Amino acid sequence: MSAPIQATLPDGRVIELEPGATALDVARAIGPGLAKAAVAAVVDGETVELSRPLPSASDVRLLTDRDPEALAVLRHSAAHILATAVRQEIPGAGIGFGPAIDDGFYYDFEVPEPFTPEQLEAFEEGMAAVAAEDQPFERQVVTKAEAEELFADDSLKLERLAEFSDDEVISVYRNGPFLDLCRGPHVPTTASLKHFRLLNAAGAYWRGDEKRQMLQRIYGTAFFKKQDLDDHLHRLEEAKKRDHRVLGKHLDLFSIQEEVGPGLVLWHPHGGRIRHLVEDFLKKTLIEHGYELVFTPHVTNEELYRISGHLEVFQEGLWPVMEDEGDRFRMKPMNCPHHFMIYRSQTHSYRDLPLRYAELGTCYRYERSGTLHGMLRVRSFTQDDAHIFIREDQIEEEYNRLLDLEDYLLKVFGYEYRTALSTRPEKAIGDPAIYDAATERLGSVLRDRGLDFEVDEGGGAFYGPKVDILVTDALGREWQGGTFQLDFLMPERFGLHYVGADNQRHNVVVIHRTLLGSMERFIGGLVEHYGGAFPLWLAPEQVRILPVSEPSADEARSLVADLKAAGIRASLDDRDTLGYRIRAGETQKVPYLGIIGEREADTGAVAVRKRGAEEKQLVMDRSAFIERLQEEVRTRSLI
RNA sequence: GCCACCGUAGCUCAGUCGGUAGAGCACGUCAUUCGUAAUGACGGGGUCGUCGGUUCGAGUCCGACCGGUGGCUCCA
Repeated sequence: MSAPIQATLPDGRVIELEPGATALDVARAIGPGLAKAAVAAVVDGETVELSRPLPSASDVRLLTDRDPEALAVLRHSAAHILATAVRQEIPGAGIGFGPAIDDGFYYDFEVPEPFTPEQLEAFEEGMAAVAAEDQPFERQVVTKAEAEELFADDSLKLERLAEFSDDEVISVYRNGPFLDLCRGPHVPTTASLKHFRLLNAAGAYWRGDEKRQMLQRIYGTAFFKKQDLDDHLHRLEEAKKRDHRVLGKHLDLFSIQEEVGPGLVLWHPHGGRIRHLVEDFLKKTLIEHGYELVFTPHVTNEELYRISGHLEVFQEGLWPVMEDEGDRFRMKPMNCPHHFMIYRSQTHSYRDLPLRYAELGTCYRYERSGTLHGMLRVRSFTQDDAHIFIREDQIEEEYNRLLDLEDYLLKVFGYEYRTALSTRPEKAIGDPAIYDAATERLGSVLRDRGLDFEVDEGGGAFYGPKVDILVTDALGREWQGGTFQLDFLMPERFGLHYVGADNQRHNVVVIHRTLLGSMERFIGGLVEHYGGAFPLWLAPEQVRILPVSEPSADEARSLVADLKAAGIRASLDDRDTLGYRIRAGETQKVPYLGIIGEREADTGAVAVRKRGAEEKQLVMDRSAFIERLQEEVRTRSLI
């Protein structure tokens, strides 16, 4: 008999067990409650199922339904259970991959006919039946040859198997009738799956390659607790209500019409008002931060994009050529070459740098039709763009300025955010060593600021590394915010120099940066972030005054005039009944409704209803009301 | 671009078995002058996405195209 094995718990306790003991035995040794609650374990940093025998000495942490890692295990098992159910309905269904993802799981199937909603319901019932059977998940390690035999009828699995080397550990998992090539781990039995929902089906290329066959993917989600599933489904409902396309129509902010063209946005007066307010605020802020505002044309000789390299790399994304007497023109896909040409129009001293050229530049990209999405993905958009020309020794300071500015802007709009650093992609051009050194310098800036950033390997632009800002909205969803891209390459291609203290020409370094992204995407995002209830400073209509009846109409009109004179966007609603108008004001999310009846008319007061406020109504002096509004606008209050 | 689904009044949607188009909201007119989330009556409004086919007859069945939605792919 060999020596006992030792398991070290997170609190440092060491538990001794018989050889061959499993993580489940560790749980049992701690207590029957834990043995029941445990769904998986982390052994020496690797997540494994409870039934896996432990090595002779290891660190063991047991996972219960409270651990996020356990949720991923459950969802992965849910994918297998889905495949089990699908195979019962459609025995010949080919199986692709079925991983856990952020909010749930999916499984890809190769079937002759796409799935119908009725089939999804049948699969859901099938999954419940599989769960009820309490089938254990059994892991088995096999050789490549054995695996090839087991999956002889599964061409997709065979293709995946072919990529394994002969000495790699290949594991398969079985539950009831279903066998899958799988790294694991899984929950102990199918009975762990209690609260789940299949959400939708969609096509997905095999291995994400558009040249390969299209599989049918089923998305679903699963939770340990019913409450969590309900909350998740409720969040999905909430997101639907906040959809900027729905609210954009309801609040009459913008439209996209077939007659105009796909991905081309018409800004209606109220949407346009919001955009003007954002742009005015942004431009004022940029000027305060040392930017120069420039303008450049929407159409340009494509030669500029040949020099920049975009013509080659993003050919597919450009609108077609307009010919003019042998010259070829394009709608501009980005603003950088223009800003470069402005820089190049004169000689610059090292003392002039940094130079910051900013433009709300309208660009045109021929996005593939299937990718268009409301205002968030369009074919014509206005970029909050700037190109900052610096010396190489100014990189750190300028990145710190950018991070400060972005922090300020995002707080004004009420966004949380996190930071990411993107490194060299395969399609990068230029010297890899320079690219990597620059990446390291950006990493240092982030570390020195104490930012907890993540690294997006290979996510950089073809000309340089970048720092990305990922904003989190009111529903906890992430959006692309700012991006600050470092570029040594294009300045060289465009011959951008400065004259140094040594009276020699030096290559300038460029930062391509956007703080808010495009106006379309940013404001579309704002609509969802605020759920259409814009803070006062951004609200297209800030105050609506409602006279109770005819005798108080004159008083109401004079208040509207006073509000307008004070710079407040106010209007009068003297249509139908008071109840009708209050309802209209609320559903149109007007921040303040001011009601004037004979009581208020006599005393120079106004009865104020603030959107969403606890106290339904506050009677106040009209001048106090105006001052309060002005203060709220001045501070850009988010409440 | 690819797979699936969808397209009926300004908006949200109903429309059975193929028989000639409907509701609510919005809008207009009239009445009502109202005190905190929908006053009532009446009225106007449609080439049923477009084109073609099947049929005595197409919103309905078939095909192509356009657009949208969910994904995949892409994202300077």
